Amino acid sequence: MDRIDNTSIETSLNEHLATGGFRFTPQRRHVYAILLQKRDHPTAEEVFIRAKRGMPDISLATVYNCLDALAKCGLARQVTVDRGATRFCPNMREHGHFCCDSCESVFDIELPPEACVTLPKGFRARRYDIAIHGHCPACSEVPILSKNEHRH
Amino acid sequence: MDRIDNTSIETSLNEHLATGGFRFTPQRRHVYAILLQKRDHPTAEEVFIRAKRGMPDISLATVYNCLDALAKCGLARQVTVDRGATRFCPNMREHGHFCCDSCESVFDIELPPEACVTLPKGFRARRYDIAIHGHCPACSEVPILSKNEHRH
DNA sequence: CTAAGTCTTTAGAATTATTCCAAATATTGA
DNA sequence: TCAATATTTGGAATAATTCTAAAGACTTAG
Repeated sequence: MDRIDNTSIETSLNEHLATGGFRFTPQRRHVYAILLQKRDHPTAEEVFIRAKRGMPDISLATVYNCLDALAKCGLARQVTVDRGATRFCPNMREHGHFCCDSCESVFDIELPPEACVTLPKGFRARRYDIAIHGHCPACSEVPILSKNEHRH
Repeated sequence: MDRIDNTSIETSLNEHLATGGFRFTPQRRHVYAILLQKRDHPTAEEVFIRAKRGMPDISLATVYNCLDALAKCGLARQVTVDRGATRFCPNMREHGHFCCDSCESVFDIELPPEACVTLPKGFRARRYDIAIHGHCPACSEVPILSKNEHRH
């Protein structure tokens, strides 16, 4: 299941890692494949659980290391939702996130091409971090759903 | 120093607490006064340090409790910046935050009256959480400044 | 090809921010 | 004032993450 598009994805991974001064390792390839496989913004813990299926001896520390390397070399974004565990997202296009208060799912949200916030004089923006909290379509219909019981 | 406008602020505090089902206590008044005093988005730890100056026996658990009560009754907002400790902000108008990557200061940023993000069908927004990362005016001029060495 | 140097993995310890706990205390309403 | 309930307090517990040190893997100069 790691070999959907072995050529281009793996080449890109290799190049990004190298550019960031990181080495290519089976663990990093595996963790990256897991992020691409199901784009549901998993936490490090969730990535760890999925990673162990195909690589039973991988450690949580390594998963943190791999996710950190992927973030530093521009292949994944860290998504922070309030106090919760950091989530990871391989979508590198400029986008925001919608966080459902009910089922706690996170969705990518398209942003308008130009940021519509005008900063006061002197401020220089580098990164926009936009999170919208509310109810997702499924939870808007039937609002009662226990925590962690995702509908998607 | 807690008595700039004893009448209206204290009445408002009392009403908000009561509406949320919370009691009025000296600790809550003190913590709220500290938030209003210096609107620099302090963390709970920082509020604790400041609180101890006028109330030496206050505990950190109480500071957490007070900040939580203030947030729940609509007198303060929790501001989450990446992985760092939660910060607190008594500005209840709709606004975003600018986080300086260099000196780590947080600034309130006015937002346009209407959110310019259009959500896909079915999503219902309740709260917008907008953080912009970059360099503040002071740090844009002389970009090298060690962590935690605030210029403000 | 081989040793040195460097990066990575691993398991577990340490850290940070926060929440929970139970007993003592304070506040509120009758 | 009394009873009911909420709050404060210090310390223990928790969650997420980072650090550490030893073992293993690449890379490269010789």
